[in-house]
Amino acid sequence: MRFSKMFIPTLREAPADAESISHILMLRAGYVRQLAAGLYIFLPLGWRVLGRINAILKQEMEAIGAQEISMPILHPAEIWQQTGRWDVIGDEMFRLKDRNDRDFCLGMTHEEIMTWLASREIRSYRDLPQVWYQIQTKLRDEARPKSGVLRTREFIMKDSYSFDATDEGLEKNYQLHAEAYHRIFNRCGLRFMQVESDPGMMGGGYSHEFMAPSPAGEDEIALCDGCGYSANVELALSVPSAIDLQEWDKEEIHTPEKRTIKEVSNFLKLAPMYFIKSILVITDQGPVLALVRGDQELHEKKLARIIGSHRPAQKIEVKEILGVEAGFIGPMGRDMRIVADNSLKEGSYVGGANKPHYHVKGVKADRDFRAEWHDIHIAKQGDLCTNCGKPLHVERVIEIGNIFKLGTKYSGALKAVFLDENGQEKPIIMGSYGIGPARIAAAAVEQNFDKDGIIWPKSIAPFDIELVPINMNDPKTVEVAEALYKELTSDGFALLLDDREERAGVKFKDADLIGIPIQIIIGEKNLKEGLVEIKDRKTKETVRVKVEEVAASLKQT
RNA sequence: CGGGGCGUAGCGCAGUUUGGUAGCGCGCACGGUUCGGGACCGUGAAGUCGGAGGUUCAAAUCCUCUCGCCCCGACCA
Repeated sequence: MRFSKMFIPTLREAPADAESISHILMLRAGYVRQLAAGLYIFLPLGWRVLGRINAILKQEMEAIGAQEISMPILHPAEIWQQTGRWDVIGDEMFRLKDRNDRDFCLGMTHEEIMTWLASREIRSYRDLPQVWYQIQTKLRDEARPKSGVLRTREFIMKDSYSFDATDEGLEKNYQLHAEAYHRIFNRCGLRFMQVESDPGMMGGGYSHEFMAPSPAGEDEIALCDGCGYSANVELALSVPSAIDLQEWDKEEIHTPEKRTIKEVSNFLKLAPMYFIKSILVITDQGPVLALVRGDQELHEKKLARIIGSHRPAQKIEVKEILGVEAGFIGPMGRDMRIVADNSLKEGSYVGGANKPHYHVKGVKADRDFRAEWHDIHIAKQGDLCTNCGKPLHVERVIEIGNIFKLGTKYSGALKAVFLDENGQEKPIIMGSYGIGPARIAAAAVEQNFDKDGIIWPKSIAPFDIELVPINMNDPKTVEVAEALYKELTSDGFALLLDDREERAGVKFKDADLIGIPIQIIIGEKNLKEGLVEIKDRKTKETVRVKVEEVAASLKQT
């Protein structure tokens, strides 16, 4: 392609409403434009990148036997009502009516529709397994679109769905997908890891996420260097750092106006880890008291898995229910449901005395209160691995893919059943597997850039090579540029030829910004010796090569 | 949905406090000089000051309402 004929609107300055690296660079380098919050236009360069990513996705999906199909984006409500998600999901689903007042929604994902298809067409175990996938637009009315192309309201997703007769079949397809995902992300040049995750709204039992480390990410994962344990902090288990267990005699202490752990800790000159943090939450079945160690944070999702959905109690409610104001509440002598973090089992602690301006030192589990014991704290840097006891570290990541074992959640609801060898009717066992191509692109930029611009991994760059003839008025320069363009194109490289009548500085700046991995610079002085420069975008290293040897030297790398 | 910030030319911004009828840089068009890291000189085009209403002789500026965008949080494959 010729630069002069291609629409590549580069920007010298970053638009004010871009914050994250990938957002700024993709805007500045002319890859995308924003239409509205969370809605992006992919310009020619951006679309080429997505095209290359999608080509890799297709190859690897086909390689594990997945078959590409295409599903509608507009879905009738009934199918979503049958699985219950029409009601469960809420504001995140775009809903609309047709001219006959029938309810529809825009697809946020395609479990329902894929399962509907299976329910109509699959009859026998002989029809199984099937793996269907598509690269299709999804729509979600995100509460807060952000970070450019990383979190949008409309986005393309590669989503595949496996249909099996047996759990072993599902396990196999799950593993095949995990392996394919490793190949895909490796080929896309990303640093990533696979972690255990929370299935969330997908339901079902078991899932993993693929995470690309980046400060721009929205998720955090806990990693163990010792045994390789890795999980989203949403469910990561951990052993809080050990403390010298205390066995204090029980003693009431006057703590005037000292309400928070921090205040009491400073007042008593005692580290926060020797305190019990008592948090009152409200569930449909009534109030529950949650206890964590003073240096920990309560993990609401972990708690929700034990007691169901809940919300924090308001200050007034604390007073009404517990009879004492927040800040001095404790578990002692409470006749209510108490869920406590495992770390409080041993030793004695300081907790609220259940009377204003007093705390109690020497509160001891089982003697002074009874609780259900669980891991309900947020795993944090420095906590220890529950497997091997080595320290965990916490890293910020971009979610680039996920795999779910759905089981029969959708097939059951939509009556997607088959007859097994014995003529018995059974629900199909399903899995679903997603990858966001735009997130791969954004993660690649977040992981590979410098002050001058993007540095694309070779596999997903919009072009393999950019030719930079410096002086378009020099006939020899143009001649060599055209010849190289022809030769390298026929060698199978994708070339961008910067044939604009621009000054050298402008071309260099744009080339670095756009981030094509190899630049070939064609200048008059070098040409006199029959040489051109091959420059590596990442290292900025330049080698001078004879014009005739350019093709050969590129094939080596 | 809660908190904060911002809407003035294609982009980045000043002007708003103290009302007087809109400006700078980049970009764009034309002419000239330049030509290996975003050149220089000259000329020029381009703005319902996000929108609506109000106050006033007069509103980008003051008041009310409204829309949009960004950030933090809540939420979330």
